[in-house]
Amino acid sequence: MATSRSHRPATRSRGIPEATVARLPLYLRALTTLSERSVPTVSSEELATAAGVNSAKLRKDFSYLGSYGTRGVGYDVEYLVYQISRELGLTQDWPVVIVGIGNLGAALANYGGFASRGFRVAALMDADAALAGKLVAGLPVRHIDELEAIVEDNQVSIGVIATPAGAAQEVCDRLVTAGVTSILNFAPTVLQVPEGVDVRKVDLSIELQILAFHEQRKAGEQGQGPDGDVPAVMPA
Amino acid sequence: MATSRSHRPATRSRGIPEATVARLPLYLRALTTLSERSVPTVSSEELATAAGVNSAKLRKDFSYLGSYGTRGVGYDVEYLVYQISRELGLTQDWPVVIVGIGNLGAALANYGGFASRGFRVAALMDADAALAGKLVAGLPVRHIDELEAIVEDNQVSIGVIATPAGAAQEVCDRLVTAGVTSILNFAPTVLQVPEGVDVRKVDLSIELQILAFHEQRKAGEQGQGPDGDVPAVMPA
DNA sequence: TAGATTGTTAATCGATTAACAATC
DNA sequence: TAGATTGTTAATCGATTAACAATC
Repeated sequence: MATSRSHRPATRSRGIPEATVARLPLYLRALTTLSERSVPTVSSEELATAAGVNSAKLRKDFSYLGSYGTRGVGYDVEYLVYQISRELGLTQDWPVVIVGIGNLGAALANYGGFASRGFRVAALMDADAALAGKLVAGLPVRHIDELEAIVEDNQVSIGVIATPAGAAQEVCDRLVTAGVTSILNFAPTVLQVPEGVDVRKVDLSIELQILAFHEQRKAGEQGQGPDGDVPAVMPA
Repeated sequence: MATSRSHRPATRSRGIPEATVARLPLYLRALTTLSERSVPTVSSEELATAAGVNSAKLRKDFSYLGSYGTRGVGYDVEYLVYQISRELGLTQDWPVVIVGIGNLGAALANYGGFASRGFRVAALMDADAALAGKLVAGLPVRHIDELEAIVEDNQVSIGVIATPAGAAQEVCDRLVTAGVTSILNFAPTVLQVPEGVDVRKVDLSIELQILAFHEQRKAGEQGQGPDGDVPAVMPA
């Protein structure tokens, strides 16, 4: 949701809208499931249902990639998997580092979805020296002192921050200085980054708060009703 | 991002746009930080910077809530904290259950952001009987068999699913049947839910794929350049 | 009063959707 | 050929932004 993409007129690298880019992984997942079931072709209607969108939107999205379907028939599953993967850049190898190996960092390290999609965990790092050498998801945790060397040696361009909020900005700065240009941030902080660096944020608390907002509305509908609108008084 | 809100014309429960609702937690976090520093008032410009948005957007967002600022002065921090909390429904208690206590579930249970905002973890549940009784974040893990009883006894309306993809839909069905009407889903699956149930999805793999897309563009800009456009041939 | 800053307007932009001509 | 389904158009809708009048 919060992506800083200041290096470009945004939303149309090569003409593909951000909203479309954000849905390509959904299509890809649905297609991968079909592929595993050896389904040869799929219609926009079927695929849209599987991905949880409507078919008009899906066809519009695909139209930005090219004309990969066949009228009257649908889309070739394997061909589309390849085209979307290529478009997303998943046909190449992306070494990532995960910084902060608490429960969350460990969960990320163990997450199967990483490896299966061209993302390779190059290293796990933590500031806690006591953790160094410990195996997590089969990889030894390394001390944060090694950050710069690891990023450079492995040509890491994507960093995942799973540290406490207080450490996030410093880790971010070090990653960026070492050459990382994309950051996935799980710490509940707004990160400041220079131009050309992308930050995406995953915030558990924010998602819950949005749910609470809607939940509150549901309760209001059924029973007690909203308790008045804007108060007329101002703060003291 | 993927929310099904079929019980309403969406995007304007009481007139507040979805995009605005999604930003209220950001403002709230920035305001909480200011509050802790005992800052009495803040301008839209300062607060916007802290939240990572521009000030025009912030003022527009706040205008949906009411006129809580003072021209020439700014916003009273405490007052605004209260108003946004109230709007989001955080002035009440929200019991939540977390289902699936692997690394991710444990990370969620330990996440401080929950408790601090009216969210109370009513129970941790897992299908693995061997885990039952084990303490995680000070709470005993309970067996999934108890799901219905726990949801009913605690009046839980928000459920968090941190199970493997294969188990997610069944857990979701059971939660919904037991009375849960909002679900935060960490499993990489599209959940089917009846009308009136909200689902929000957090997907680690999707966020990484979006980063990879932009990362690929950056590489293309500097060096090798995009390798031709839409191919002229169709699948075999 | 003069300076500062909000709240709102209006223009612009991007995303969604229905409908259907093109075409397999 | 007849039926099915894509790819695209055009209308609509929602979100963003700059600018500024209102007003503290």
